[in-house]
Amino acid sequence: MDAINPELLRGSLELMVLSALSDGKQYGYSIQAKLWESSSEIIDLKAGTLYPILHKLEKEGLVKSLWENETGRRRKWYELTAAGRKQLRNRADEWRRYVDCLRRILGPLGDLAPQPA
Amino acid sequence: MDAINPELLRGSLELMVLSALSDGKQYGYSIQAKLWESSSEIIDLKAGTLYPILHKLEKEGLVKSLWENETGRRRKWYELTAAGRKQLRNRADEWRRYVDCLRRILGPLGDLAPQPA
DNA sequence: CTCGATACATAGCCAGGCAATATGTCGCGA
DNA sequence: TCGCGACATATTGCCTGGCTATGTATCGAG
Repeated sequence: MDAINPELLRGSLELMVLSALSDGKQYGYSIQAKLWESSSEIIDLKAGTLYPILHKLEKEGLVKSLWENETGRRRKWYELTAAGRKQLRNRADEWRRYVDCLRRILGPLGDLAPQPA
Repeated sequence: MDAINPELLRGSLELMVLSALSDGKQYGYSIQAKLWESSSEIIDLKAGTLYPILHKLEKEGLVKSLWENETGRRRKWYELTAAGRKQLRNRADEWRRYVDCLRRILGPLGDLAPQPA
């Protein structure tokens, strides 16, 4: 599957990360893997993109984190807060409005099936 | 209708402009108006955003322009080139792939109707 | 005659995403 | 046992696109 222009992804990455946390806690690396799989190998979120997003979301109180130090391999688990769950719903709404908006603008082009060749 | 986070719009503005030119030539100001109307008053493309986009598209050979100097009021008409039409199709395809991709990631959240309050 | 809409253009700022780099653990195969 | 690749997190600095602000000029209405 072809990659999507990164410029297009911009602005929706936070939504993806929030969404990846919607059914339970995850740590950074597992979020990358989850998005990679759930997007059918399209979204390859780089570490240099993911971790700053996670830190930002935590600073905004949308996620909370907990270090797992038991084993030598340290993991930082992230979990949605109540505010985070609300944000997720709001941003998903916004996303749908955005899609509707583009569909209206594109007209027939918005409905066409991708053309081979 | 609420505005959409500009960060989310990023990357799709060129597609919108190309789309606005899909059924005939337009000049800058009329493109703004067309997008404003076809988006149900959501997309308010600023001049400082639109003109640079138009210049970029022209430099890339996706649109060609023609000055109308007849009257004192000068207008610069823009028209899609063959390459531009092709790009429009490609980018509309890419947009659809993007939407599908997020639908998969969001799961049920991608289908829900926007909730009041 | 002034104000707001029409019409185009550009300089400069801001923020997000990415590449590169850094650090360290762990398990496997040579 | 040594090294390599996967696992795991973090930060710096660059690039780019969109927005704000500003500038110029025409035109019709009041």
